[in-house]
Order: sequence, then structure tokens, then C-alpha cells
Amino acid sequence: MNQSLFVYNTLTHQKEEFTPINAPHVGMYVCGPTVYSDAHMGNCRTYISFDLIFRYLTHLGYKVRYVRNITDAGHLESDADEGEDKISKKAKLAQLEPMEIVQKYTVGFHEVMQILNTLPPSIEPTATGHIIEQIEMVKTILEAGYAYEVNGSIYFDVEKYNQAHNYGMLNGRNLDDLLNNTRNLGGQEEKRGKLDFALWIKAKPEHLMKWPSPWSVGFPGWHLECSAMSHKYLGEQFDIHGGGLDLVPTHHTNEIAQNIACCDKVPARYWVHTNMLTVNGQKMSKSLGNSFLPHELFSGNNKILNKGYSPMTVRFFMLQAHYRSTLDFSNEAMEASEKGFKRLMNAITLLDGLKASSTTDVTIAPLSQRCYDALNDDFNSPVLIAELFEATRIINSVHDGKMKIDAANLDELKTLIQNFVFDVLGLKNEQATGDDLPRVLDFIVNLRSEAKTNRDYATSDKIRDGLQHIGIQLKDSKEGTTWSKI
RNA sequence: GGUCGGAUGGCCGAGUGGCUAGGCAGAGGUCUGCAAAACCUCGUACAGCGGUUCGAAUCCGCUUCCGACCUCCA
Repeated sequence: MNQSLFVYNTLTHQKEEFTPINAPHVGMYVCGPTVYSDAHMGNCRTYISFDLIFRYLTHLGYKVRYVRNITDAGHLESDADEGEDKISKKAKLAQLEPMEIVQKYTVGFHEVMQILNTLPPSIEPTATGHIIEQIEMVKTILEAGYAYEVNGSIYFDVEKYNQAHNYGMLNGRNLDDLLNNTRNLGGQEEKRGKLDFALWIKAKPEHLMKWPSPWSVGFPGWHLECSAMSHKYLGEQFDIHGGGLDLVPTHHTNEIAQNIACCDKVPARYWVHTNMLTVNGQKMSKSLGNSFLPHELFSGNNKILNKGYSPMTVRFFMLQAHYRSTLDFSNEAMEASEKGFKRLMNAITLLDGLKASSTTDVTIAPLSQRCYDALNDDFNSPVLIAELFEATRIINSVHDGKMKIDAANLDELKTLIQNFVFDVLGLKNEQATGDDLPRVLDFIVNLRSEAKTNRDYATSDKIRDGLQHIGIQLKDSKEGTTWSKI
């Protein structure tokens, strides 16, 4: 089986064969949430996308160290040096300790990630836990001559850096373009260059989150933590660095500059960026006011939602689009995904009960290979799902007696479902029932069969319609009656 | 304004030169006591206009519209 994996690299603008620096080990860093408010569904999409990548790499046998940070030191509200950090701002408003805010939203984030069945990262480092590493990195960058101090704050000297390196390597822009198209913001008097960004910021007296450093009591700049923590846990150079597409021009660009200034190495070889979740064609974002939260989507408790959708329906919906495409949210699209997901899960429920024949009408190996081909082509989950509906058709046909499958192929089919549906796509069958329900339903179904035998269709239909109303669907076939949750 | 990306059938969404995914919705059929489910069949969709080519949704040019980034953002 050919299992060459190709990954789209933002750095080179093309798909490249994935070859880890130190196979079978893979280092992957993903920029995580800033925990000053609830993560919305757009944020969740990114983490689901990287969960797919993490799961597939693991499935292929790689030993992945997946590092995803928690930004709890707070990004600045703006790049202006009098900017206040978001976490401190929220804390003052709520009359809470900053770390109380951090704790609340970190716990909430973890809960949502678990509900969406994303695997926890191998390491989830916090910015506040790595102040020392960040200070050390600032020192190194200062020694290298790519930073300067003004009034206790340290700034990265982009123009000087660009003389020796290519600052715009990630988004393909040259420095002159950037300089000519940067807006002039107030409060940047301390900076020498328009593109310079803060590595360390001297805190105002009223600032809540601050730490001592050689230059001032202050706090780290907003790109530094990722450089410091990826370096600490994954080394000077690792395999994959990821995040949302909106991080490319500023955050990741500055991260690369910091790491190169520090270690003279581009920190990661493959830069993977996920596209945005949109609503009516516009990026979901808090500031636009078009965002909604996971629990609102699950419950339907938001004015733009017609109804609630289960967490796995949401996950399935997102995996039906490729991670590098925008995905537009709509109630219609969600309902389509909900039905499709149920069809898939209903078929999988039938899988255990399938009987093997001595002959087979289907061979699973080619289907299995197509599933791998899909994922090997830059984690193409929508194509994978299309193949899984082929598996669905096979399962249903065998169940209906319209198709035969032998033991070996049935076994392969079960392996395929386990591998791709559960292990790689990370879907769960939400139709799992309580212990007693199957036995109770068997009893009721038998009762109805007796009524049918007696041609008492009034009673049999009453039972069927009644169960339908409760949310349990009966299906008659020659072999008897089966049921499933709607 | 600058840079980049997108426009696929009723909806969502794959697809980079010929073999024209998939889901949902819709039509017909099989099955069924009737249904439901399932299975089978059906849609010649690729923003517009030119061009390259034996052949283009796919390559090139222009036009229109939309979006992202340039300011925190997954």
C-alpha cells in the first residue's frame, strides 16, 4: 500500500510529501485559544481540523507530540504600547483575579473540546508558566542585535532583521509593500519602525498581570509565547506548525522572525493553516457579532439557529468540508449533515449483525485504499466521507440480502469503519442506548409481530406510530423488524 | 487603496485538461398489508466574455460579484 502523505505547506504554496525530521516522531505545534472568553464555533473548527491531522498521523504510526498552548497572559488589545491586555481588562470588569478568568475559560474550553471528541494535546503549555523562557528568548534576540530597548520595553527590529532574512517569507510579501500599506496607529512612538512589534512591554502601575524582568516589571509581547514554548517542547526545528489562516500575516510571520533571530532556523518545516467558518459568507468573529457558541449550537438557543444539532453532527458537518476551504454555516447545511450522519451511523449499527457468506460480491481492499488516498491528499476528509457512504451502501445491501460478502471482506469492512469513522474522523455513535432499552424494544417488537400475524394492523400501526413519535423508528424486512433512534 | 483567495446543479460540498465525488432536497421504480428505512434509476452544474487545445469546471487574459489580511482574531 502506498501511504505517501502530502501536505499543503503555506511556506511553499504547494503540497509536499510529508517526511518527518526524526521519524517516527512528529512534532506539531498549534496555536491555541486566548482564554478571556468562550471559544466560538469558528475557533472550534480549527481545533477539529488539527484533531483530524493528529489522529491520522497517529493512525499512520507516527509518535506525535502535539503541543497546543493556552494563552493566559493576554494579548494586547492593540499593538499600541498603552494597550491593555484582554485578560486584565476582563478581570477588572468582572472584579475577578485574572487567573480566575483564565481558569473559567480554560475549563470551558476543555469541556467543549471533549464534547466535540477532540483528543487532548500531548502538552498544553500556558504562557504564564513560561515567562522565564520568554525572557530568555528576548535576551537572545537582543544579543543577536534584532531588538532594542525603549523605556523598559523591548521591540523587535523588523527592518534590520529583513536585511539578513526574509521577513515576509510566509505570506509572500516584501517589506516595502508591508511598510507602504501599514496603517499608522497611535501610541507607537516608542517604535523605530512601523512594523516593529513588542517582545516585552513595561507594565503600567495599574496593570494586573506583570512579572519582573531585566528591563522592567512587565509582560511578554503577544507573539513570543509560541516561539518560546514551541522551542522548549519541540526544539529549534520541528515538523508541523499550525493555526487559523488569520494568523499567517502577523502572528506566524512574527513568530518565524523571532525564532530565526534566536536560532537561525525556520521553526517548522510544514506550515498548515485552516480556513475560516463563515456565516452568510462572512468570517465568524466576535467583533462582527455573527459568532455563536458550541452550547448554543447544541441546544439551538441562538436566534440564527432553527434548532439544536448534536456535537457529532457538528463535527461531521465540519469534516464534510476540506480544512483549507471556507465552510459556510447554514441551518439547511446542518440539517443535511444531520441526516447524512444518521444514515452513516444507522448502517454502522447494522454492521455487527451482518452474516458472512461463502462468496462475495464486494472486495473491500480497493475501497480501503481510496480512503487512504483521500487522507493522503492533504487530509481530504470530504472525499473520505464520500467513500464511507460507499461502505454504507455495501452494509445496507448486505443487510437487505441484496449483496453477499465473505468473512474476510466483512472483517476488512469492520476494520475500515473502525479506522476511518471512529479512529481518524473521531466520530461517535450517539445512538448508544441505555442497557434496558434494547430488551424492552425487543419485547414490544415481538408483541407487534404477533399482532401483524393476526392481521391486527390497527394495533401494529399504533405501536409503530407511537414509537415513531417517541423517536424510535421500526423497519420491517423479511428477516424481521429492526429499530433505530431517529 | 494594497496583497491574496474564491465564484460548482435547489442547498452544502469534492474535483486542476478527457473517465464528469458525496450528502441533503426532488422525480420514478423495487420491496412492504400500508408505511418507513433500504436498494436501483434520473439532474449533462461549473459567474460572464474571449483565448490556448483534438478536447477545459480544470490552463491564460479581461469583466462582474464576494471574501480574507493590512488592526486583536482560529
